[in-house]
Order: sequence, then C-alpha cells, then structure tokens
Amino acid sequence: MLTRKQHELLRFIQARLEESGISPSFEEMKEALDLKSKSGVHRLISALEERGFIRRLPNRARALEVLRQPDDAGIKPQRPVPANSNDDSARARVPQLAPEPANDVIEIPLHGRIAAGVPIEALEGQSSLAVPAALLGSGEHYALEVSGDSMVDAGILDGDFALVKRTNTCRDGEIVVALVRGEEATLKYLRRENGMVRLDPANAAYEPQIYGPDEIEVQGKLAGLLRRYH
Amino acid sequence: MLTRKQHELLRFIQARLEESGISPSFEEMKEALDLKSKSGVHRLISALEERGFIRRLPNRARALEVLRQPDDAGIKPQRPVPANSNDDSARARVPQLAPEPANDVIEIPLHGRIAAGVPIEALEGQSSLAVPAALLGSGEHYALEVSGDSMVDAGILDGDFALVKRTNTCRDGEIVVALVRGEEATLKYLRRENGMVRLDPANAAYEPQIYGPDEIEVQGKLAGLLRRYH
DNA sequence: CTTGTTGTGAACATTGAGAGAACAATTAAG
DNA sequence: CTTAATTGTTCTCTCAATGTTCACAACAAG
Repeated sequence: MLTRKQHELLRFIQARLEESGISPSFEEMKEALDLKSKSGVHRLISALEERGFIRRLPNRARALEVLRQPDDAGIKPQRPVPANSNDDSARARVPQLAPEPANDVIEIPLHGRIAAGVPIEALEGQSSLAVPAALLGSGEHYALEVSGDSMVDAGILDGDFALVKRTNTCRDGEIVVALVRGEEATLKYLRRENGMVRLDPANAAYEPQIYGPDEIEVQGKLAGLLRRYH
Repeated sequence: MLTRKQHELLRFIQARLEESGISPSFEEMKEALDLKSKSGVHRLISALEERGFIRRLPNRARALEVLRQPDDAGIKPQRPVPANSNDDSARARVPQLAPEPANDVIEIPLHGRIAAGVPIEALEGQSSLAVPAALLGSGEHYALEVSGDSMVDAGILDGDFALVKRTNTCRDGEIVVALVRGEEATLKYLRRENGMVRLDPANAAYEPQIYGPDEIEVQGKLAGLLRRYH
C-alpha cells in the first residue's frame, strides 16, 4: 500500500505524535526525511491522505492525525473474545500504535434522513454513528437514516441506517445516493441507458425514473446497512 | 476460486505487507514469481482485484492492499478506515498509553451461520464481531450470519449478520432464533396459537410451521442487523 | 476446436521524488 | 490595525521508478 518514503514519513509522524502529542510541521518532516524542500513532504502527505492512513485539516498547522498503521493493512486473524491476557501476544505482532486504534469501530458522521429533500452537504456535521470497521471498506463514509419504503425489496427498510462510501462514480446496478437536480437526495439503484441515467427503486409500487446525466450527481454508494430492532 | 499463480502472488503480497508495510512493486513481484515480464504480474493483479482479494489505486505505485485471504476461514476482512471525528483538536490530543479504546464498543461472539442444521451452542467461540453498544440494549448478545432467504420480506437477506440478544422468552410477533427439536436453529417470527408455537417465515415461498411447545427452544431474539455491500 | 491461464518482450504513459521559489493563510506580537 | 514569523500551498523543472498495454505464443482442460 505504501512506498518506502510514504512509510517512512508515516512512521515519523506516528512517533512524533506518540512522544509529544504534537504533529510535526512540514519543515520538521522535511528535515526528518532529509529533504531540502517542503513540496516533497506535501506530496507524500497527500499520498498518505489519499490512501487513508492519515487525516488532516487543510490549511491548519500541525493538524495531522494517524488513522491507520501500515502493517494492519492486511487481514487480521480471528480475534478471540476479549479479557484474556494472552491477547498481548496477538497485539505484539502489531506494532505499538496508540493514539487512535479505531481498529474495530469507526465514528462516521450521520447526515440526516435521506430523501428529505435536502442536499446532503447541507446537513454536515450533525451527529455521528459508531460502525464496526469490518462493515466498511476504505474511503470516507457517512451515514444516512433511510426514509420511506422505496427500497424494501432490496432489504432496506424505513429507519435503517445506510452506510455510504463517498464517491462520485459507480458501476451500473449499484445502490447509490443520488442527488437529483441538486435538490433531492435519494437512495436507488443506478443504471445508465442510452446516455441517460435511470434510478430504479426496489419496490414495485414505485416507478423507475430517468434523468439526463447532468441532472444526477452521485454522492456515494451503499457500503453497509445497520438496523435496530426494539 | 484462485489459480495457483494467483494464490502465490496473493500470499507474497500479504507477506510483504505484513513484514514491511510496504507494497511490492511490479518489478519485485515479477522477481518473486520468477517471471520475466511485468505484464504477467499485471494480469494476475487484475484477476485478484476482480475477485475481490485485493484493492488497489490504479496508476499508483505500490498501492496494493489485501482484502481477503484465500484460506480465510470465513470471517470478514478487517479493514480499518479513516475515522471522521469532528473534533478539530487533533493536535491537542494527548497520546494514550492504553491501546484499548474503551469506547462504547462491544465484542460479541459470532456463532456461525444460522439454519445450518447445527445447534448454536456447538459453534461457540469461533470468532467475534465488534459492534457499537448503541445498537444493542442490555443483556448478552451474539451474532449469526444469516443463511437463506426465508426472511427477505422482513428485510433480512442471505449473508446479513443478525445481532441476537440471548433470552429464553419472547413476545408474540418478535423475530427470534428458535432451536427446533434441539437440532436446527432458525430465524423466524414466533407466534403462539392454541398452545402451539408457530414459526412464520417472511417469504411467501415458505410455509409457516407449527410445533409443540416442547419442540421449540428460544435462544434469543433479534436485536439488530448488519449488512455489507461490496 | 475453443477457452482460459500463463509466459515474453517492448514501447509507452504515468507517477514518485527532489529542488527551489513565490505565494497564501494563520498566529502572535507590537 | 499593522507587522512579522511560522507554516502550509502551489508551481515549474528534472529525472528515476513504476505501472499499462499490446501483440504473439505455448499449454492444458473441456
């Protein structure tokens, strides 16, 4: 997943955060990697961010956060139910990594109810939802509460939480969050036909809808689902 | 699922990532597989990606990630992912010594696939699943992978994970894990009628089944549901 | 025979990395 | 408010490392 330099930088940031709790500045990273220009650091940081290893606040000084360790990119063996001291050995394989383990559960923003007639972006930062990491792939995710029954035949019920991976692209037949004419977000199957875009509900009571490519903006695709029974 | 070469490549990538955290380049993989051209590697990589074993960023150097293992005993790939915490005090975070998140996360045992013809108890202690506490109420819970489509009309699909609260009792109309004659566990609506117990599927293609009270043992009731999309 | 997998080689395209400078944003100080 | 210091961003060059694609061939399985 990483190149040597990316790996090196990540470990440096990680170490710095662990020992002092303060992110290194670009200048410091430049020195640490023995570079003579900050632009190289910038590119590496961007690469790490793109790959989901770190998170940062743009235009903020020393605002780095390590999200992942290079080594746990792969699979982990089945984890025994907690509380045994011998899971230290299991942990020993994964290098010490502390500030934000977040290996099992991820907090993702909950953007409100979908099909509520409001573009997703307008609802940013309301609340959040904890989600098992195993449910999600890579990338940035957010959650929406499903409103309505247009997708019941796909097993998506009113009140369910849809876990959505933010993306602008999708393949035909995927369930996506589509923003229609910039004003209404809905969860539907998306298919392309003759240069048009068709949104298919999963409910015989609803009709497929066809739009021009310009009328539809894909805001994410369905990555998981979460439901509570009372 | 995989050819010999594909398997070999996958294991090599996996090993490389685990030991160094750095993806091998095409050149390195070429050497490892004793090939004389990178195009072969390219084809294998594409095959692995298509089959969902690895993920990659196209046109990026050393950007491989293993999602699944060939001999994987059936647990999900465990992939950490960028968290999207909305606290903007990343820099102020104090490094913690305790790796344990101590969040509102619960590890519950995953007991295998339900309706597999085996009593739940027999499958104890295989693996586990991390679940946000908010999804569950009080009490002891466990998880089952749903097999079959007998509950599709209740929005419960094949492959979903059912989160079950362990209990011996239930109210009419609840979805429960019922052990039938001590040998088969199924997920169904449970209703009592004239001293008998009726298990209702949520699928018109299946028939309700009626048992004597002695033939049915309630092993838990459905408390939540998790689903992954690929 | 047809299909799918594997192997080879080479041309080609893209990214990664480093340097240096100018510019923008943020913060603290006067 | 203005200024200066710190820090992050972007740009253009340059070269090396790496990934992509194509055509052609061998081989095995069905």
